[in-house]
Amino acid sequence: MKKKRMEGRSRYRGDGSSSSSSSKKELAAAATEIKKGPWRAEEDEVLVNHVHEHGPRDWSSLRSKGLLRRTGKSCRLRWVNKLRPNLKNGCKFSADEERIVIEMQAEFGNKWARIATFLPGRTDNDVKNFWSSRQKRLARILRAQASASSSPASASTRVRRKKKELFLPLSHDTPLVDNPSTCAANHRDDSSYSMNNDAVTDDGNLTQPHVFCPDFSNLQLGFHFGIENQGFLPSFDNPIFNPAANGGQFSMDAALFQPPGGCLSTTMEEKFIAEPCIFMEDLPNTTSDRFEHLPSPSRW
DNA sequence: AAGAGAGCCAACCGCACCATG
DNA sequence: GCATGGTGCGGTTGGCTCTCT
Repeated sequence: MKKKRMEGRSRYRGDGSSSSSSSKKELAAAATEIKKGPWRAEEDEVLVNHVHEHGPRDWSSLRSKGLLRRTGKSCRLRWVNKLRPNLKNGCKFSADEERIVIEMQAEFGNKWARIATFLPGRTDNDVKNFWSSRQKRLARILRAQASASSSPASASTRVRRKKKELFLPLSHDTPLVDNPSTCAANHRDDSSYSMNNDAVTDDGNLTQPHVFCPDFSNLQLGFHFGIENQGFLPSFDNPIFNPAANGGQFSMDAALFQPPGGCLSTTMEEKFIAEPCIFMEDLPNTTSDRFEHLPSPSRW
């Protein structure tokens, strides 16, 4: 794959070793050389003008007319992903948007263009990038989780993990279900999950498609929020906790997550680590060894 | 302050499909 | 029917930024 890519690049660049001594040829090559990399404002302007005059089509004519040294594909991509009106550029996915992506991905698979039609202002690239990041994050969690189960982190290591972190305990046998609807349905009728422990390949990648849905039913579960999070109860709007966050189908007994009094103070975070609260004491001794950390929600 | 690790995102690629001549 | 060019899509890469240690 990589080799193919490199071959393609050298082809486009026209930097083959055929040592043409003709300066004419070189000039011609330079004139037709395809430009790559980041777009400049001037190029954007040319592209926008083209669309205003001709509409979003005839991308190749930009190059054939000598207006831009970009391929038609590149021009189209630039327009669709960055220059098109009403795009939500530089704006993080809202909880609603995340929920839609997760639901649609479960329904349609990796049909990013189709999914993007449900998200005004979002492009297929946006959706794809969002999903990719999410998959990587989940794969990392599961990988860390797997290695932790074989060689538990030292207590000192765990204590060091505190600022702006969140702990999501999962055991290697934590069931994962394939889609949110399954997850929600299973919880509704209290039936058992189908096990899906081959969700992670040997190299730590997630197999497709897997929506991450831990089994909350056995309650070997705890959450640790940083001070910044203003509260202790997990937000199930967030797909990290509940990828099936689909309109509250996933009911939780909030009381189960109420920490003892001390844990709710502003120094909850420190106390949580220094003095395990009752909630934690109720858990098996090995539970803390099964905790893995996630990035702070501010980075989601 | 510096390095490492993770996340984000723009842009590239190959492939598939479609329209046109 | 076939060749060719244009377009759309999904997968992947690499650089930048941020956060943490």
